[in-house]
Amino acid sequence: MDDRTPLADRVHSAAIHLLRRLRKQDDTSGVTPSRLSALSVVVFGGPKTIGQLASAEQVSAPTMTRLVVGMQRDGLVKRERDATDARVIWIRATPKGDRILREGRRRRVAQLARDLAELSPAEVEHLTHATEIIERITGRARSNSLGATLRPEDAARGASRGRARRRTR
Amino acid sequence: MDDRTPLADRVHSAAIHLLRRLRKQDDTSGVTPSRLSALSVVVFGGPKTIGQLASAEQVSAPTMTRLVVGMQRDGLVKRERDATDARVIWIRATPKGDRILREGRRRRVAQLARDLAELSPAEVEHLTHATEIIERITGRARSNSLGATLRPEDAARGASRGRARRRTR
DNA sequence: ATCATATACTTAGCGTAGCTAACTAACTAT
DNA sequence: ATAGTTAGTTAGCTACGCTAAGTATATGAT
Repeated sequence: MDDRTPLADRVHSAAIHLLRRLRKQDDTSGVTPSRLSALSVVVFGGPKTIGQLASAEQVSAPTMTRLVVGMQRDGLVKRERDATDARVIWIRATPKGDRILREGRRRRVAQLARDLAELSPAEVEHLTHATEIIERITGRARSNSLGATLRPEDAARGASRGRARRRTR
Repeated sequence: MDDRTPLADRVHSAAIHLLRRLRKQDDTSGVTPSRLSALSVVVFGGPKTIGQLASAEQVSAPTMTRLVVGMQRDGLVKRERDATDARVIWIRATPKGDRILREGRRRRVAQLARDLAELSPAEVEHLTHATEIIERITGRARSNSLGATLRPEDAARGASRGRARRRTR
């Protein structure tokens, strides 16, 4: 088989630049990417324990404890003790958390939707197929979409809270 | 025009999952994503000043100063004073820095290349076109590919990184 | 030549985010 | 009861992002 490295390189690069572009829509919520990502898990997946969240987000338990503390302080989630096991704590999104997450997601995807609006039907076709290919490769069956989302990876950079971020150029 | 939000959502999600998958190949180098990204700028673009690097990476000057300190400590780059302007400092990749970056990039993209090797010619076609569309949207003209690369964005393990911010005047 | 301003970078200090190690509390099993 | 396991927290370290302020050098006007 022939070498697909050059294509892989372009796909890789395209994915990175695409996400950087979209990420610029995010900063307005005032919630950091890590918190948004964890929040999305409970908004789309329902209440979760700290351990489940840590596992879903692939971070350590102490890290998730701290993320939850921050989200709770900001009123995005609330803790609920389990009825039968006093060790476990359920994290549930508050209406505010739900709203903030959905709005941020809409804002983020809206930019891309605008970009895509300019495409011809044939281009939409190509992009749709390509997306299916990538979904197949990553083993996703049309997941929740944002659920997994905002990991910094691009992680983007971290975060400072509160103040509005400035944009470039 | 019809609403492209559903497609945008899928493309967004696909890009995120794709990068998370690729990122898992990275952890071996021992270099953080932010440093790798900055390193890629000097490896592929030649010597740069701190200011140019900060601008290229969309981080503040102090942040870049610290990233450079870390890379220098690890032997990935070296500082060189400018011949005509004593204020500027040129950052150049060392052979070690060059090697580490290229190896990491190869390793990262190799995973995707293997995935793509299974595709049919028609699928490669679709993916190629889709990639061109994304490149057009993000305003890239087949850039160096990695140059911009490893921005955390998703940041998976390891560290999360940053976001686009502007420098002070 | 002097002085004010601008530029390039560094230092200092703050908040967030990741980790491991070690701790408390509570459940389970013997 | 006692030992072991599990859920979560606390403590301490590194790294990354920022702004504000400081130092050194360059430049332009007087």
